[in-house]
Amino acid sequence: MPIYDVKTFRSREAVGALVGLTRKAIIERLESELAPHGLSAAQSLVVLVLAQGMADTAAGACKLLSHDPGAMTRLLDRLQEKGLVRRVPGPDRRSARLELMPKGRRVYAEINAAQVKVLNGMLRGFSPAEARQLESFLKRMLANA
Amino acid sequence: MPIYDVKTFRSREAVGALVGLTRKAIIERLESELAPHGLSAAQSLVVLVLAQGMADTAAGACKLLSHDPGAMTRLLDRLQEKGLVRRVPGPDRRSARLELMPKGRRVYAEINAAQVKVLNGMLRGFSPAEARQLESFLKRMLANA
DNA sequence: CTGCGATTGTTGCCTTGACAACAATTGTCC
DNA sequence: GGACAATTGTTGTCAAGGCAACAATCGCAG
Repeated sequence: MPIYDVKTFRSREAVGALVGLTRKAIIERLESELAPHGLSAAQSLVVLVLAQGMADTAAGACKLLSHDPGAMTRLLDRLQEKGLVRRVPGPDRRSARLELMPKGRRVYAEINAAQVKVLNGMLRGFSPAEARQLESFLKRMLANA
Repeated sequence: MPIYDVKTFRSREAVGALVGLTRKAIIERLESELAPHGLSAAQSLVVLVLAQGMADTAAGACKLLSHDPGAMTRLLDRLQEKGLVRRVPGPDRRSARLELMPKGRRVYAEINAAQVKVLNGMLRGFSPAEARQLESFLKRMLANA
């Protein structure tokens, strides 16, 4: 059962444009929260992924965030310069294990707080059930991809 | 009533990351559909906005798509080179009225079809009511921004 | 009408993600 | 074990958006 029809389709009302605008609004607010640390949204996501143990290599982070490997190399370079992350030789000699430095763990706490603050702000007026339903919708769209 | 809590927050499950991934998936599929025309997703959105009469100046399109004015100038240059759009002197001498060329109108039909196809594909399994609810959720988030 | 702030578009500069080519390493199939 | 494909990370190059500075024009307060 198709949702949209060519004849009645109005782009600005559709999920495509709305998702794009929503993402931009989230990033804008998140980066403004993180400005004191000079972190981009993408950088903060990587720190987050490492801190929560969801990945410990560049490739792992790339898959999780569907981020470009080339961009990831340079992103990690910057995180390393900032003293948040370091590359440690791991079992696989092609890659390096990514390890959070103490400063990285401290910053992680603030990234976490910033994300929670921004998302709660944009979900103002949502009931917990609605928020979970929104998450579920988005996951279903991703599963269709 | 806050949705997320600092202690239990898991980034990858949250709306922020999901919105980002969903957007990337939509763009990927849309650009692959539009590849024959060599159009980017951003370019196609501008053509769409012009064709549906939602804007007829660069500033209008910028506001609607929350796009950077500098980037918009160059984007329009490219659309003009492709023969899809032209700048016509308008009443306001600062700006130019944007007009779709015949080729632009033809391409618009295909952009429209591509968007409908991609979105319907990613909304597979959604009931019309669910899709409208998803739209509504996203609009509410944007209204909070 | 005049002056001044706001709007509009353009340009230059910077950052960053996408893509392709590549080298090193790993895993697999025979 | 050895050939070969797949994985991993890096680099260079390109395209595109964000930001700041600017000029032209507009609109409004006085």
